[in-house]
Amino acid sequence: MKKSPPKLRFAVLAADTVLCTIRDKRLFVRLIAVNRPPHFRHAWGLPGGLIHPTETAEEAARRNLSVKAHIGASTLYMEQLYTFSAIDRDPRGRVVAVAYLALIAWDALSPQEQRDTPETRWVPMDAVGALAYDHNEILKAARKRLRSRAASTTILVTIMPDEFTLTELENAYECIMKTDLDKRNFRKKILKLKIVRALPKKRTLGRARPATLYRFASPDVTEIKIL
Amino acid sequence: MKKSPPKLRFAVLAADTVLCTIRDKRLFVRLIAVNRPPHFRHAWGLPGGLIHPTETAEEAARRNLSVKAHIGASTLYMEQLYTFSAIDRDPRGRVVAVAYLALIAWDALSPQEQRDTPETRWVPMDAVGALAYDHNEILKAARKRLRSRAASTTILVTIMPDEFTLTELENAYECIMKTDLDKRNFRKKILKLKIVRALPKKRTLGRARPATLYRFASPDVTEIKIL
DNA sequence: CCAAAAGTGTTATGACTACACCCATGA
DNA sequence: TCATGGGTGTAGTCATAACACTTTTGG
Repeated sequence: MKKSPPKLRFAVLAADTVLCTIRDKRLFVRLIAVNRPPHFRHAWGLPGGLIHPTETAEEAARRNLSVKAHIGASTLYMEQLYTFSAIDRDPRGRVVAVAYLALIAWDALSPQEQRDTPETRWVPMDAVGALAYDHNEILKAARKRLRSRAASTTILVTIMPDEFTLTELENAYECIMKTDLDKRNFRKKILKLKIVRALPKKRTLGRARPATLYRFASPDVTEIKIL
Repeated sequence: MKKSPPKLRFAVLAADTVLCTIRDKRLFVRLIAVNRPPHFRHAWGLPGGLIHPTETAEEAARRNLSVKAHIGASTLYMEQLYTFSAIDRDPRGRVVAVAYLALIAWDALSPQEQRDTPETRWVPMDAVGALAYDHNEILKAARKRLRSRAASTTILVTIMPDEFTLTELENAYECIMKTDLDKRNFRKKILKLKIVRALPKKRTLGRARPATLYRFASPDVTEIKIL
């Protein structure tokens, strides 16, 4: 994951990213293969890498996401999560990591970005096993942050497709919050808050009644109590 | 503030702390003198300094608070705030700062810690002028975090004295949230939440009716919707 | 007896929860 | 015509906000 850090008098800085998307009513994270004997063989971990002196932590996170995880999408939402500085978090040396939470809509990804390769995979959140370094801890912090943001901001703009049905939106909340929501109450609340606008179209899916499509009223993430 | 960073291939890591307390119905921050010509002369800034390879970011924050701001209290509450990595945030070189929010009760401080010196001062939050580096930005993030924590956790345990009156608690919320609260509604809510316990004592202050003293039910900071 | 701060209750409004059936469509 | 998912309303409960006067003490 990180290039072998030179033996310096100070800690080396890295940026690691938890990139999530939603597909088929499930949350997925992007993982990359980590193969760094003797500590990690055939392991998986979060995409990340060293921060160059000429870039900010977020720029480094984006660059490494592109280089290591092959995700170059520029519409990626990123927010800083936490800085992990435990002394032994990287067995190869003193590496402090600034962790980011990143979100993107599945269909804002290119076919290449959607694809799994031997080096990169989209893994369902609750199927993630033991990761390299302290990445399980980072992942846990990311899930918590995502839940709290979903409850109190319009952060789902960044992970929903451009147009969606209210059922899809409800499913997104449900898989992020890990709760069941009442369909009627959910719709009432979302519509009352006026965070989405109905479009003059419907989408038919299989042999069922067509669903009204909606779009977020604003593309910005704003603070508003939702759940 | 930070020792002159050697010219390294990578950024140097520092920890800066926004230490707050409440005194006389007002929020105060601890500042230290910054005198580093040619960039900063007779300026003030947040206490902070480099992170040693053998310590975590939080340990470095505590150590620098003790060394630079003469605050050695071990009961200090600390929570990581944000990592500031703008390339030019320190005019002397590439320094990335992990910022912390720290809280302590005014009367948990020793007389030395309460005192101002030519090098260190307690400054009322809204009387803070232009600080060195990007420290105004850090301060702003700290105020915002403090407000949000006060509204949704029992974080005031860490800044209230051991025993206090409900009026004092209300004043603490008011100066943190920058709002006026209704006395009756505030008391009802706080008592219903059972986050404080009345003590079998009262405190008389001047020629007025004595006030019941309270203590937090738990010394831990827990999540609970308060305001 | 006066000044100062402590303490206390009610009402109206809005939010939240729980809950079950009909609708529109394609197969 | 049936299977599938879309869509809707009400009633009970609880939290919130607005609001003013009495109590206890020391000076």
